[in-house]
Amino acid sequence: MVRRKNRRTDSPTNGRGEAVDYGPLADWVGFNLRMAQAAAFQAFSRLANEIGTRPGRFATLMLIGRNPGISQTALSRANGRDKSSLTPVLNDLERRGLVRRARTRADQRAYRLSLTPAGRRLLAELTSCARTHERTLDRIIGTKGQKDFVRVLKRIIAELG
Amino acid sequence: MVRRKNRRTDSPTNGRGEAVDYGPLADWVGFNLRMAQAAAFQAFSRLANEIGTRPGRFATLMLIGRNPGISQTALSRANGRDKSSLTPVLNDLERRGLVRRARTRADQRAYRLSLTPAGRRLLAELTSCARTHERTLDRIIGTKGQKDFVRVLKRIIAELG
DNA sequence: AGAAATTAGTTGGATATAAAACTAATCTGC
DNA sequence: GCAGATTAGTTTTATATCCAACTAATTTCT
Repeated sequence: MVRRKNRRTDSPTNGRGEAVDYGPLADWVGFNLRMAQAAAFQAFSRLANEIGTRPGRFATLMLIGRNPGISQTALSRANGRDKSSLTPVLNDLERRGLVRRARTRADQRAYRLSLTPAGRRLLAELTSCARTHERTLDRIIGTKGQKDFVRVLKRIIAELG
Repeated sequence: MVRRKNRRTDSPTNGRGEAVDYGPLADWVGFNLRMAQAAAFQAFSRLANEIGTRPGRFATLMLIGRNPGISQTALSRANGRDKSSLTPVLNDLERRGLVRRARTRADQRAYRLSLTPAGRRLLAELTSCARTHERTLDRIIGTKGQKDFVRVLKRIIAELG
């Protein structure tokens, strides 16, 4: 009997080569959402890694680029993460000369974030990278189903976010 | 003018109360997948927290419960995480008397994982908790669209996992 | 105007996770 | 049967993330 190597499209197996029983997980939205997100995240990671930035950074750069002058708190909300997790990210982006933090005249607590030219260049690279990734996802989902799929995701975000 | 408080269904705003521009992120699958997963994860977290276990543990317990004797490596694959991240989780579950690690006769490297009675009890509690969460998601997605949605998620997992 | 409440950002403590290097056991090919 | 390759699990190191507590600035209330 031919002993195939595990390819990524094989179902996971237990120690003895039998298929794993997922029980109710198999059809639950939450579990499949987590697995799909992890898979998509890692696929994008592999692409973005070649440029030398991690995927979490991409949304951050995009949101700053699109909303120059945005504050850290507003950015963290838009990005769906806690503001405290932004501090080290922005420290790093600033140190690498990609993002500028300017103090505002009106509110001395807040920063106004913006991209430097280098930040804009990196964002452009990552964007083209992301477009490739999106094309892959579109191919998997089907252009027709894609609209519905995103609509459902947005509904989940709006209702639970 | 009435200054509404930000409710969870409001769109994120920048510092000045204007809506944030998401640019191409707005319709990209990857970004919405990440946001939706985070939202669903946190919603489940809130539920599961009252029982005293975090949501990552739930899938782990379910997979062990459904596949007694499974190895750590097989479990990590089924769960879509690196095997190294399982070590501390299982240490904790074992210490708390929820999971048993038995050495196999055949292969002295591998463990055979199984639930203790306490583990089974906790799994049952978490399962009912997860069912509540699933009902919420079903309500948001719509029972009709739910099947299609999960099918798409599974396709993404199979193709990119 | 002054006290109290709120807000922006940072810090510290905790958990989750991945990747790479490692150890010990098992398997493969000759 | 043995050397080399593979596999199971752990350790180490590095990120990412949350939450709660904190500091400083701003707004609100009276």
